[in-house]
Amino acid sequence: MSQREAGIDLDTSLGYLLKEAASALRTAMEEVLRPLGMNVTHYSCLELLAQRPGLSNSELARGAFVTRQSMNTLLQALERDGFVTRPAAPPVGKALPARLTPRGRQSLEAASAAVRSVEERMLSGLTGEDRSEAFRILRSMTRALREGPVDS
Amino acid sequence: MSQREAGIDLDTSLGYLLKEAASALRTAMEEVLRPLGMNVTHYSCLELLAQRPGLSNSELARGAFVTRQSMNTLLQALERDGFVTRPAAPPVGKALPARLTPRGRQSLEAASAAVRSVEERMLSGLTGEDRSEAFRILRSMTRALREGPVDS
DNA sequence: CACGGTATGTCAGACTCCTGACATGAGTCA
DNA sequence: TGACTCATGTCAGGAGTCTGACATACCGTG
Repeated sequence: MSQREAGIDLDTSLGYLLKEAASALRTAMEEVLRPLGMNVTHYSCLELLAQRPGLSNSELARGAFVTRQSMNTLLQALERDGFVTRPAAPPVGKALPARLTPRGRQSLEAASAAVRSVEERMLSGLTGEDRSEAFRILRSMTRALREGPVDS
Repeated sequence: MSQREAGIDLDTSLGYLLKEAASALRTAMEEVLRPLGMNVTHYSCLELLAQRPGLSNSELARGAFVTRQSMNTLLQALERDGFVTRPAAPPVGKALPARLTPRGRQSLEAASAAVRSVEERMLSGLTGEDRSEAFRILRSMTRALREGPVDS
């Protein structure tokens, strides 16, 4: 019965399609990151730090869509392995600004190229206008979901 | 420094936006499903069974984007709690067709309404044309990601 | 018929991530 | 100054999911 799994009515649900696309993207990313010894959260953390040096643990967690606890565990491993550095004492408050080491930057380079190729493949069937539309629509969806969590 | 977390260059990446939207959707869904004692996988399983009675464990796993081991664990709990039923022996092959019990159908009803309201909120800022575009674009993305996992 | 390839259900172990909780530091306001 | 609120880092425990493995059942080709 596995020959014809199509036809599920859920295929008309944009929520389901969104989840499906995100799942496919995650799978494709993990596929190219695995040979480099990384997973998606791992890569996301490094990419965030490359573009915004000095982000704190909590900020990285929000950017990678995980909890600060998970990001903290990851950061400790990344620090132990020499990919990122954090000062021993917080310069202000409690936030410890993290930065990439040269090794971290080098490790990111290959991963970033791999991920870019995946993203390019994802967009290969879309025109420039399609991409602009996708940008606008996805941002609208995210904003609408976040702004009205309260039941009215 | 938490006041201004915006401006990350990743905001121009459709891959990141896709992940962001999916994360927001998942969070919103979990938020409305938690009071009902469900999580997203739980709901997905029931919704799939409502629309396609008799799906096997493996088919449900693919539909909910988890492994068949995870779905098997969930199905055993759902069966134990009387939400779904499976025949003691497979009618053909090894696949055990699962079906909702009346209790499962009733439990799904409230959850389905809650999830529909979340999806409606997500789409509230989009026109009918936007939704058609989103449908086409998301399907294109998913297909492109799945068709070419091999490096060329 | 025998065989290999594919798909399924299930068990066991390990891992990731989350929820809950606590203490600390900064800002706000009386 | 002191109390309150918020954000952060971190620890402990648990729920959920995955990887790996095994046995079984169908289907194709030889």
